[in-house]
Amino acid sequence: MPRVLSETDVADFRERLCEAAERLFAERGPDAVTMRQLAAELGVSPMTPYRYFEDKDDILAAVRANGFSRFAEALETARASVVGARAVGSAVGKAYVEFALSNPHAYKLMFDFNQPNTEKYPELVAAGLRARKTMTAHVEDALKEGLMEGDLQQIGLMFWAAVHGAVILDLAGMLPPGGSQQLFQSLDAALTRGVRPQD
Amino acid sequence: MPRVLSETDVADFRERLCEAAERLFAERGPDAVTMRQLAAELGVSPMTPYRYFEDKDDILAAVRANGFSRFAEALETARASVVGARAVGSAVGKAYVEFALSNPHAYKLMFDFNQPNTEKYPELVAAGLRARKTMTAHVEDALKEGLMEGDLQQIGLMFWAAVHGAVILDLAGMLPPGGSQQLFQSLDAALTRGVRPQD
DNA sequence: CCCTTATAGCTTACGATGTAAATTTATTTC
DNA sequence: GAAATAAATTTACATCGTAAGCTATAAGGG
Repeated sequence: MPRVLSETDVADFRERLCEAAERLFAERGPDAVTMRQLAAELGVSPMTPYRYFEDKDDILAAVRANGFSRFAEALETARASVVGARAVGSAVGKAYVEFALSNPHAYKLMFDFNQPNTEKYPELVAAGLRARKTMTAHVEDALKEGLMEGDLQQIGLMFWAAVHGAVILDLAGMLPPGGSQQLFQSLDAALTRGVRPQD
Repeated sequence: MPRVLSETDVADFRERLCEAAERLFAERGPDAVTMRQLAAELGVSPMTPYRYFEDKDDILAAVRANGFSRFAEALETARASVVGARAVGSAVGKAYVEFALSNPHAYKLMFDFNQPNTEKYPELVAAGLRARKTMTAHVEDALKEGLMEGDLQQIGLMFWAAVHGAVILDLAGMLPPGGSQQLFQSLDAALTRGVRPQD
């Protein structure tokens, strides 16, 4: 027990704990994510995490923020992998769905609306905004390229709502498994046609 | 304590308990919905509900099924209020959003993907299907009227994903409050244009 | 070098929750 | 009325998040 925790010590512990939480979420479901289990995973007593986090909600907020960061990275990678607003839109949407389907627990936690006062966790808000920005940046390009017509924010929200809706139906088991990939393709095609400049 | 509970006694108790649960959800949030609180609302001891429900999940499933029924009714009313596939689509979508915004707790519970094995509760599944059917029935009409072109199921899912996505963004506080109404209008217009027969 | 002091971590303890098990109460049947 | 039985209550327990107090270590001052 070193007398003082350096900042990297703190950051280290927080990171290890978040990893443990993500592991428990993924492998044993949300109910397995208890303070006692988390502590056990780190080989530490149940109260120790309280030195590094305010409370359990604080831990979950950190996990969610982590999720949004990885999410944003996945989207940014997709965005950089192709050229042309149309292709970027499809690629980002595809990456979106892929992330959600291969990290269902993370995705569910990230967008769980039963989670408390998001406003209390600025890191979480920032990570969310970063993901959102990438997700809709291509709309701006599409508008510039004359592929779309209308309000930037509104069109961005339309695409976001569409992917998110498709993914959620999938995760809720209301589609043939993995069907959100195809559903998104249909939505993307229809929306893109729907917001084309009048002809 | 009559020796034997008639079926209407049972149905009655179940209904009163569901009402209490909905009230608690709406007025004091999900955390207030505990077995002890529910029992107190009915003026009964904490274990009594177990004579009428398997466990708490069973109660929540009943509340969700109730929600879907009221939801389906709202949609069916909207569907019957206008004529023409296009108008029906808009009206049903509008009713959808209105229901979600004026019953946010019910809506959140109904579509909460952290809720357990939906398959165990056939009533719930049936109520959900009824809502879904109304929601997408107008697509069939639109196809017949030649307003749309494509796969019935797929187009139905597209509209469903779109409304649901819009509503969820709203309930999660990611839109100007009530913005899902306008967002849905944009989505509806764009999707309708997007699935029009080629011209 | 030892003693004080601050602190990271641990132990214990409490109130709340869902619910199993035992117990009481009230009605029906003989 | 007495016995039987089903409804309801009471009691009890494991588990949860976490408050409070305690222990043991490392840093700093004489």
